[in-house]
Amino acid sequence: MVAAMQSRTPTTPPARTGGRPRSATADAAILEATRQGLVELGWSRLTLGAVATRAGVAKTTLYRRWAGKSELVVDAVAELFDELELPDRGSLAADIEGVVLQFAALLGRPETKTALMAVVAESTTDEPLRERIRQSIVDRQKRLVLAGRERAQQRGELPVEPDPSAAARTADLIFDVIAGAVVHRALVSAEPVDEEWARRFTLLLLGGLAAAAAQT
Amino acid sequence: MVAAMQSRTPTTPPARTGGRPRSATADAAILEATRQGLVELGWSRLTLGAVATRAGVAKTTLYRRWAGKSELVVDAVAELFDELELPDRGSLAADIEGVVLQFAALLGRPETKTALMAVVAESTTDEPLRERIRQSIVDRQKRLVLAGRERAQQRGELPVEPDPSAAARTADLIFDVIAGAVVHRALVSAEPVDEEWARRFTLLLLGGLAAAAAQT
DNA sequence: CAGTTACGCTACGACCCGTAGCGAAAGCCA
DNA sequence: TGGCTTTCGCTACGGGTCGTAGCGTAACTG
Repeated sequence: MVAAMQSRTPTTPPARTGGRPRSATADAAILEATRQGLVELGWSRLTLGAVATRAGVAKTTLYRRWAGKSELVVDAVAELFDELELPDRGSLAADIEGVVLQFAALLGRPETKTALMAVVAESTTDEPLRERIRQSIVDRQKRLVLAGRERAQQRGELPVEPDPSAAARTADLIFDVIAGAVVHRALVSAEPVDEEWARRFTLLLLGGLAAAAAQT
Repeated sequence: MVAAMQSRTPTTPPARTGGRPRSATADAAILEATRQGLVELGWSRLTLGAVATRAGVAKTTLYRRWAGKSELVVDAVAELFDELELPDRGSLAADIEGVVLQFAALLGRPETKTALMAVVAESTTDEPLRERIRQSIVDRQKRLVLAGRERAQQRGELPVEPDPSAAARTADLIFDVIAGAVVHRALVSAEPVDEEWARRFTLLLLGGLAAAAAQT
């Protein structure tokens, strides 16, 4: 069930046999240029031509690797989500605060701010894109939540649900609550996700988990 | 502190004295055409030219009233949020489920699905737009949460916080949790916000509120 | 009636899109 | 070394959208 950490391959896997290989340097330059462009121009004013110029690459090279702006931007910001980690802080409460602050740190960057909502908006009318987002971004976040949950169960802070279907639904619920609250606070309400907010949110969620556990 | 329900005025208030008045019929036709366009084309492929044609209006008329696509779309979907109501269902739990399902019903529509995330994305680099969204859409949702909270306090289900500053922070927190979770479930996870999910979410939140109240 | 504002229409330069076609570069294999 | 294959940079292009200007007409006020 663990998604293989597949190397990000823009479009079709290069090829089978010989020929000039794709420049990995160009790949990195393009993704970096995309992030810079997002910072300086924002999603809507970002153009593929500008990315190509800034990356020192021909525009055609971009179109050979990515289907469009959405796909490129997803890959560009997905790299930032690779750094997500969740050190064991000893308690469920501390781990939740850790997750919240990790998400908040990423959503605080201007690149991700403007890009995430935009590609999600596009994905509502583009199913393959939605799947790409899920694999590249959402699942990377979800891992943190699942890790924290498992740790809490090992500590005895959370009950182990025997029914795998119910357990999955619970995990999904918790994930949507955490990620949703942070995103909404940061991007819609546009107010800071600082330590005080994280503490208050954690208190709220923790109480809910305890109550839900007691009811079971 | 209650925002006056100002009539939606696209750009600058028409004028002071005589002259040909703006056609209210055209206004309605444009907003309706915008929603139809969102359904059929989605945000990115929606063009102001297409909206004008569909509304039976000259393109220039659009630009005389709205600064751009974002502003127009905000007004178009904001009308849908006018129908938001929260009937008293007798208990806090039932009211929370009501709020959740109301939000979910709106987010289920294809117009709002593709539009909301897009305009929020734009608003990250456009402060006036963010304010417009807040007034036209977010505050309309927030009213429901505040109403439910007040009802619960009158019923004695929730404590009345004396410090108005702390009370406001709590209300903000609850709002971000509810709206965020629903949005994330509906648009990012792209799974249905049905009654079962609403029930489970309510259980979680209710437990958290009870625990937070006990701690105070 | 004159004055004022909104409207429909046309036309326009500017920009971006996505693709085609070319010659050159960079690998692999005999 | 020479052939084969694939990618690269470059140029050029038709098609579409943008946002605005200019004009004559419509609607409403005093």
